[in-house]
Amino acid sequence: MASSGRTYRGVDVASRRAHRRAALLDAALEEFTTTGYRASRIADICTRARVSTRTFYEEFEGKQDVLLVLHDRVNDLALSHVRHALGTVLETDAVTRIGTLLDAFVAAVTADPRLPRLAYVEAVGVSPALEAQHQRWVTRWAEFIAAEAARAAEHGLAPRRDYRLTGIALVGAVTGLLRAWQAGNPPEPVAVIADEIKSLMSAAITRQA
Amino acid sequence: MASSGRTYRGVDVASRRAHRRAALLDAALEEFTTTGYRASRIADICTRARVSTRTFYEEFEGKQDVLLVLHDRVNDLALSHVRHALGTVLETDAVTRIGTLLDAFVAAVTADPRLPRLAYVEAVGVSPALEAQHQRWVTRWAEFIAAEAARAAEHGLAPRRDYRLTGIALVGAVTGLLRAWQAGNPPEPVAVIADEIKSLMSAAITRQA
DNA sequence: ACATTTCGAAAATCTCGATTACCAATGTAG
DNA sequence: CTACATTGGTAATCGAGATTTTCGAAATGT
Repeated sequence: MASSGRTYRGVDVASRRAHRRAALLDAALEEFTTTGYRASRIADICTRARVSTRTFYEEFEGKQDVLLVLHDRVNDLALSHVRHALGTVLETDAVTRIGTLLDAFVAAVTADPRLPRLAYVEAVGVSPALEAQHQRWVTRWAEFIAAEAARAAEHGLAPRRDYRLTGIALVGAVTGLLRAWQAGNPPEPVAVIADEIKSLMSAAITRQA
Repeated sequence: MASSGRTYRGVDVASRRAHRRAALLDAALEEFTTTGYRASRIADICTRARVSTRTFYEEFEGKQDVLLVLHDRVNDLALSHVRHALGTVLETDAVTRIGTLLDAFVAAVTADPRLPRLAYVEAVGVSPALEAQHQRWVTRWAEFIAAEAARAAEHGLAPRRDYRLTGIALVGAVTGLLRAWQAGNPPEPVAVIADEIKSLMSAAITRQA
């Protein structure tokens, strides 16, 4: 019955697996954002990860599966940063909160230029599954923004109305800006992007129209 | 020496060619937006166009070539509509002009739901060539918006500043909204989208920040 | 009629990369 | 030391499509 697995070099089965999986994800991120998702080959990802193709199929269903995981990761990463940042300004005015939210988001996603490239370019139009995942995230972010807007409205800083569409538009604005940013050679300073977004968002929310 | 070509059914060589090319483009638009660009096969496009694969290669280099052409078409179509619409409000105030511009754009691109699907989903991340073409169009649209903003500034309706980044952000907002729109089932009324964009854009341009 | 131009259909080629199967090296356990 | 688990490496297997060619039917011109 056996073995729940043998220990090698002091690490158990689970850790070795986790390590290989992480190596594959790292390698895939690199391949996808340099070679491009469509053109990148599984064999190359494996070579870069110093892992065999067999191992690849032990961890993932296929290329798309990896992309799905990476796409979620980028968004999860950003979300956790944003949540943490917002937690530090609980009692502040709405405008400050929105600024904090965006600074955290932009900082998280631009820390590695490969992230926006993956999420806003490579992961688009790949498959219905990915489009669905994209939509879920857009909705989530839009609701996040709408919630902050509602909070601003509570304080009389913005009109009371449904901010969901505005949220989607703003997510699109951020996406467009970051897509352009990652394509830039050399990239613009991130602060410029962040300022534009912050200013745009607060104008969008406080407008009376 | 020969013939510059024989006339069939009353149409000359050039017309027949043009017809086949048009049929191929139509078929490709349909395939790309239903099956998805990556998954659609050249053979299927040809079948739908009632043309042989041989003819396909007489007209195009390959699948990507067709996508490049279609992507340009969507943008050209929108541009011509916008230009025409703006021509009818030459002497009007900036706010009206911006509203006109956006109504024309949105109307042109949503007239056929396949257009936003093609331009904002299927044509993303396909190849460096397409990304380059996308960037050119974003820049062009952003400059268009910036020009209108400058005009508004002339009339004292907006602050004098560089509106290019704002333009890119707004193009992103429009893109995001239309991408969500075409994914909707059933789609939202277009007017809602158009209103949101118009309002957002005028807030973005007239803000004092 | 008969030769010729066109072009769809279909078959032959070709190219690749995904998926699988197998082999051998490395490190363990006992 | 011996049997075994674990994996990277390699190469065989496969299938899907993209391109290219060939074949022949339809439409014209002479």
